[in-house]
Amino acid sequence: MQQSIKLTVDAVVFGYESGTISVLLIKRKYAPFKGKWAIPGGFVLVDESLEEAVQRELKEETGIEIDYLEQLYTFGAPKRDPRSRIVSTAYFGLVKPSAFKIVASTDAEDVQWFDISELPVLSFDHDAILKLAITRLQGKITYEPIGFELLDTKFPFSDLEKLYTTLLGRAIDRRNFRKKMLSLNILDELDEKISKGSGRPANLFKFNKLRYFELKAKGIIFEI
Amino acid sequence: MQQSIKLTVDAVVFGYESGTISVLLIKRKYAPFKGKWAIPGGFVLVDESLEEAVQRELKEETGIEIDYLEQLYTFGAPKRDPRSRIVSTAYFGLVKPSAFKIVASTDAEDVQWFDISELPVLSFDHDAILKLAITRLQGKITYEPIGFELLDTKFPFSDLEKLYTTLLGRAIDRRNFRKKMLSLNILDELDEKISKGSGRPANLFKFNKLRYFELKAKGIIFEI
DNA sequence: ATATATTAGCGTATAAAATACGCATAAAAT
DNA sequence: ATTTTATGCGTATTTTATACGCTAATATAT
Repeated sequence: MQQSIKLTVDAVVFGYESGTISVLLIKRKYAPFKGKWAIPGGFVLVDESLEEAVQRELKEETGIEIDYLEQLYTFGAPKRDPRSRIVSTAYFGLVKPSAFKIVASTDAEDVQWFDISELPVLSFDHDAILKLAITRLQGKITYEPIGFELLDTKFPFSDLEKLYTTLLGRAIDRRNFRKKMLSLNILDELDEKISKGSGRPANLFKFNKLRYFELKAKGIIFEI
Repeated sequence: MQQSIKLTVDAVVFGYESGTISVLLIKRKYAPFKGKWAIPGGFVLVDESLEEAVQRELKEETGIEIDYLEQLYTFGAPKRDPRSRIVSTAYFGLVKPSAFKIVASTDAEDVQWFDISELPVLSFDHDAILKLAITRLQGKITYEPIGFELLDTKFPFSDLEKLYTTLLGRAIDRRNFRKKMLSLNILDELDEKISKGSGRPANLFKFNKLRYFELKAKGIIFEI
């Protein structure tokens, strides 16, 4: 029996900068959904892993290199692609502002960052995929330290706080947030200050991933 | 381009009875891994959804009907199947003791329940799949009310408590557990009592799934 | 028949964590 | 110089989690 199902991977890539969360979309060149926006992705090659396929397709279609990648869900409804039976394993990725900027300037192909509150109509079942990805991201930042993947390596506390208020969609007490975050012992305070505009200059911090994994191994869990 | 990847679904089905968590395994009749134990599963048909495929394969191979089914993860390492490139979307399911007993007695095919602490060597990458499923189950019962899917519809509180101690692998204070669980307002106390062995007869409870979804919609979250 | 063991069910004291919020500090803006 | 703005630290209060004592209802042993 020769099974006639094809397998693709899709990647929902999020970026964050000064209060807006964006997602990377491509404009399709060919039918179906020609000229419509879609999540980047493509067919898996026979000798590559799913993660390799995602990385390759992202590179090919958007030129981006991903910092953080995790599997989201596999979408397999029989009619999700009008051409034939195509099952797609969706991933979600997070990139730092540096990668963000590089891609935004690359319009060799039709690639663009979209504020997640101003999304265009998407191809296939990509709105469902994107919606799930947003929900996952919002949920996950409260129990896994993945927010740092969206910030520069060195960041002032206010950036971290604003990222959380944006993602959670609600105000958080600045002082309590700082206290809780610092009590987790996964941030290194640097001897550098940053001054943007008025106000007291802020100290820069760095996420200590190694320390986080050590603590995690001991059973200490991240929770905000 | 004709892609030569095939797609299967596999199902890790858990059952629970009096202090032991079991998983449903089948003994393979054909190579590769002939005579070895494996998670039930099989190829997805071109016109069925992944969930339908899981249900069909479970029915065919084990005769079981599933109460609760959710997608676990998609395993796609190139060499995971020695025959060819086969990607598998794994599901995990939970069944009540009634279904449990029916299958245990059915040895028309080579199907058997295994205590998860006494597992045989498994085929393919099935130990990785099973391990992930166990982790997911253990994690999920603390923030989603899925434990009830493993119990009879009507159950005494002690059953629920024992399920949790077993799954979490640690003692929990009986009185605090009861208080917290009851405060969630998702259990209906019935006018029925059950007496097993010595001790005061216990009241029976029933999980009110409708109420749970109402509360969830209001933003109230299950947490133990 | 009575005592004892066993499981169920309720309540209360204490500890820990989350939340609210005051105020000093260091820079830019006026 | 004074005001505005954002940073950084601390403390009081409320809420939640944890520890644990005691009574109730049944089976079983004496």
